[in-house]
Amino acid sequence: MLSQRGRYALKALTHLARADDSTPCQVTAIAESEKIPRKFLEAIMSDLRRANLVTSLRGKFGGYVLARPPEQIMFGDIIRATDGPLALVPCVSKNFYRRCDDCVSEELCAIRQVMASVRDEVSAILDRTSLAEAAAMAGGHPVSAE
Amino acid sequence: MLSQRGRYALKALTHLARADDSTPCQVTAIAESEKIPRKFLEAIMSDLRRANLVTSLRGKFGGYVLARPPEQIMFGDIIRATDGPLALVPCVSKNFYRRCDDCVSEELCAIRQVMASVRDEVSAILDRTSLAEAAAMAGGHPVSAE
DNA sequence: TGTCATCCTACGATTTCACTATGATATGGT
DNA sequence: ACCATATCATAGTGAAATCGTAGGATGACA
Repeated sequence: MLSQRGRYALKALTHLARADDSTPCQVTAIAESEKIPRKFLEAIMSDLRRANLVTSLRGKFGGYVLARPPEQIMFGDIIRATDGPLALVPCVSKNFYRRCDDCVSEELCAIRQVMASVRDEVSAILDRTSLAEAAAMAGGHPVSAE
Repeated sequence: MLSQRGRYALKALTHLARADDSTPCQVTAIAESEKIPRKFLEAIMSDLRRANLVTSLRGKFGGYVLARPPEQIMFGDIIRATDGPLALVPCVSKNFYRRCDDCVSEELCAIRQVMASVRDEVSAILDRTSLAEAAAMAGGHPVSAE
């Protein structure tokens, strides 16, 4: 399961993807609109900036903008930045590989082989689905009476 | 990521699937062979029994046996018993469904739609891969000098 | 200079994780 | 009956992660 942090990050970033990118979005606005605790979201946005998914503008009229066009920001990138590996076991992770310290032979491990195919399928979706597609999905908030 | 508990459970159960099912396997033997802390494995096996994945025999010469033929025990069953939902968000879980309390519309949620397809792919693998297949995979321990 | 945004450090409460300890209970052999 | 040896049940422990909150420093703009 994703952490709350990860879910909030996805919501905030799809919010940014839907927003007009000429002016930055402010944390307070995103927090209210997406029902995310403001201070918590502040910390999350800082993480996303450090992961180069958004850029920030400080000072009055500051806020956040996507670091790249939404077509180039994948769900996989976001989840890795907030929750770490997509893989179910570290020894099949491409980005966070770590050997299982109790595993005799990686090549022969039956569990590993199954988990590797799971990882491939998950990555096939999450690394090919961008914020642009999510933004286009008519989701977000049903704009009241419009 | 799976918990250590979940990884140990998978290892222990593939061990059982490979073993001769006429006599039960004892926790101590599994623990040594699979490099799992004995007391911890004891607790895990109790969980697996409560989840009806294994049956136990008490007393001397007791131990554990698979509750069903290995063809009928799926990776998905095991992971759900130890780690909970396969899904990345609770609102797309089939077995552990829970509404996202901050979600306006489930049907329109873009994130949910993506996560639902991930869940389907993961389940397609883990709920169709049985212990029998894992046991057949020539993994386990390379039997020394044979 | 004042306002209002991000940024940063630190803290706290709660929960989960990975085990461990202790003893009860069941079974079979002698 | 007794002992060895297995599972079973409950509880506890130390470390880490999770989900936030508090308070203030820093930067940008009018």
